[in-house]
Amino acid sequence: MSASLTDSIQDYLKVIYELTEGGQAASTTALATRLHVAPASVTGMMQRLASTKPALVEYRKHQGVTLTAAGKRAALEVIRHHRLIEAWLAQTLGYSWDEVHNEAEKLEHVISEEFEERIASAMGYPLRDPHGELIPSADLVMPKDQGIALAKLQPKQEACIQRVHAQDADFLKHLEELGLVIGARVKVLGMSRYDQVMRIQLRARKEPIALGPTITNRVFVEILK
Amino acid sequence: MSASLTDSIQDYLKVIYELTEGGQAASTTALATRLHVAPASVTGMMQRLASTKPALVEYRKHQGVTLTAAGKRAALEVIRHHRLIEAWLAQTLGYSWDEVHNEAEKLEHVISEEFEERIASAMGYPLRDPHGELIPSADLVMPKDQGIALAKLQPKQEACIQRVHAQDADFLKHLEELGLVIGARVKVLGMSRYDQVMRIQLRARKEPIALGPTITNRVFVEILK
DNA sequence: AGAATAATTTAGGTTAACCTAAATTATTTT
DNA sequence: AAAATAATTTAGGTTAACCTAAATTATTCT
Repeated sequence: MSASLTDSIQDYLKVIYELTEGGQAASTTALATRLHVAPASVTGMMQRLASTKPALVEYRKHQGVTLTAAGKRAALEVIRHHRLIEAWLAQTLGYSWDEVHNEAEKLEHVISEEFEERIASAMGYPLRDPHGELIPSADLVMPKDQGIALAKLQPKQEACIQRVHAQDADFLKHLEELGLVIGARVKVLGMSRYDQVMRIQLRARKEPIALGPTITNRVFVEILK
Repeated sequence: MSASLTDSIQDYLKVIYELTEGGQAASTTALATRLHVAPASVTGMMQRLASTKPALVEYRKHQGVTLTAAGKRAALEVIRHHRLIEAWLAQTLGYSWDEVHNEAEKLEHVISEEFEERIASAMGYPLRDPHGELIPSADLVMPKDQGIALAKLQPKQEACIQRVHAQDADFLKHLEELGLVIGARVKVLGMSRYDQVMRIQLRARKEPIALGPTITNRVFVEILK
């Protein structure tokens, strides 16, 4: 089947997947930023990935890239590895949610399908990683997430934190200090329409807290009742 | 400290360590064979490793290489990773001794010191991997092995299999079928001096078996009483 | 619309880790 | 000791994945 993609290519595909989740193509600059690489390097790689036996991306100059079916499959394979590893590090070695990302980032490229299956099975085929992100199935289908951004909630609504879309360790540690962890119960007290600052009350806390959009757009919840 | 060595360099150092355990320098050809690389590539790499800030090897044209103190430390770090991972795969994911090597070969280069410490601690700081090979300590000292090659035993001596110096999956599977597993009890019945074929009796088996030097030189035992 | 600014691509270069083929140096055999 | 063989090294080349600087193409602003 596939002639095994390099680590670098896997990283590009993963990032393209993330940037195109909203439907739009991924721009050269956005990719360069996310991959810590010069824009020129991205252009070169895109040209390469667009002209492989089964093309991995669809690329149009100045228009950005999208994944082909083959590219998407490869991306989901890497994402499945990444998230299973994160779950496994947390469950069996006691890693905290802010430590798992960096370790998984390296392991994701080297584990075998055998290893993937063994850890999945050992954990009872988990659906989400420690950040609440969904894990693509073994046949590479990404489940649909019903979660909604905390920022979208209306005053008085109550919800349960289901997922946090972030990987920066400091940011995650900060959320944890605030009590914004997976499963936490929140109630919206109010939202300022101008600066997007939301006031919420956490079940586990006495005092309410105020959150800016950087946080409320990355925390996803399930609305209760 | 060290500017992080490439996977390739780590592989070279590990193989040099193994080839120089007997005291002699490692030859270009021996390295090339073990690393599945052309001899010319080895020469190039040796010249490079001999002329880094702290040199990793001592190299003399046509005379082979040995490790410097820094090179030995780096090699032991990789070997520690490898063996801890093998033990971890066997203990927590049910890998058999013939499956662990290939997986560990890839993982050894990417795990963090944090990961190393966590699995070591989770297993209670094991001394040996699933093949009975000793695991270098956290401060990179290789314990002395008291084991003796099965081939060296005299008739009537009894012993316990302690270590198998091999990594080929088929070979290991074969040993397992014969009953030559870690902990097995053997008694030497006789040895033909000309073809080096040894006849032994395994505790767990009815019939005695005959073993050639390819096997008896790779199986190490502890002599009983 | 033309100018200014931003994004993207092209061109040319680097490094690591390989390779093959030819040249050299050792070792072994007769 | 010369010749044959084996081991090793040198020379020159390739590929992946980067880089910087310059050129080009889009987009935005007045």
